[in-house]
Amino acid sequence: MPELPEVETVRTSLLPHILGKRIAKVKIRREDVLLSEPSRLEDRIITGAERRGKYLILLFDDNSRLMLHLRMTGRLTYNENCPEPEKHTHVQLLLKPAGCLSWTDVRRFGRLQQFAPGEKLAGTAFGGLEQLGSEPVASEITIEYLEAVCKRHAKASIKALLLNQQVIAGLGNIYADEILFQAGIHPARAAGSLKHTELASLAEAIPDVIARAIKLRGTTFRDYVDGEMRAGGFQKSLCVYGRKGELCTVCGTKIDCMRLAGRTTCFCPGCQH
DNA sequence: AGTAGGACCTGGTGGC
DNA sequence: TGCCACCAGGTCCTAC
Repeated sequence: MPELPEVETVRTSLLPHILGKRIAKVKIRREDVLLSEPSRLEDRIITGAERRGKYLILLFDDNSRLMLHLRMTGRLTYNENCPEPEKHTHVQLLLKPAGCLSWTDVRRFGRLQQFAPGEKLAGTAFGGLEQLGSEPVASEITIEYLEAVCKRHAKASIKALLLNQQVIAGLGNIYADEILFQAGIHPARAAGSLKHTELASLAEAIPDVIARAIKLRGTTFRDYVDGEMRAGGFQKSLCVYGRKGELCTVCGTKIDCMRLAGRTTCFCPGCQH
């Protein structure tokens, strides 16, 4: 499941392969994943790749932008030669002088959309983009910021708050669980009930978990690979996610799971209160 | 306004 | 062996 560390890894792994290259041809196999006119991409030169939350943004020479969201099973991968499309490859961008970007997505939740220079980054798949919350870095996730958002969403569970992209951009189910474990906070706690010391733990855990995950090039639990088809490494560092019934590495208690905010939520009953 | 839950989508898995 | 129900989850939409 691509969350911020995975999207960031895709970005950095693709950049050296695609920077300065021209899109020679756009091959569409499923039209519903590309929300803008394919012909507008042709002849554009890729001048950069940025990330905001879980969104990947390719920049072009005419100042237009291609927004991509991998959702659950989306992949953007680079090949030196243009490979035969896989079963779920929906879009391919043939590059000049060489190479090919392939968009592959089994569940077809992911979307791509090109925005004209200066055009608002809004639309059916990207409506929430301009309302995204803070990036999970230490400079933005302060105790004061968390205090304010927990007050505004006092009744929501802290797990639901972490998954809210308008509060913190880029966290998903895996990292929300890992962050709450590291902070020692039970996922079902109401956000408004957190004490100052707990908010301090959270403010420390959020940037720390994300930074460690980026360093290990993300988490490959099922499908995820980066732009060069490489798996991530953070799955070896997971403490609670996907470890139901296993023993906590800190206290030895059995890891438990519950349904929260519509998501499977794993936690250690011994460490998280 | 804030919160919760369903819809979207397909492949893998487990039960019978 | 085959069939089917169920689960995975990011985001949008709707209802309360």
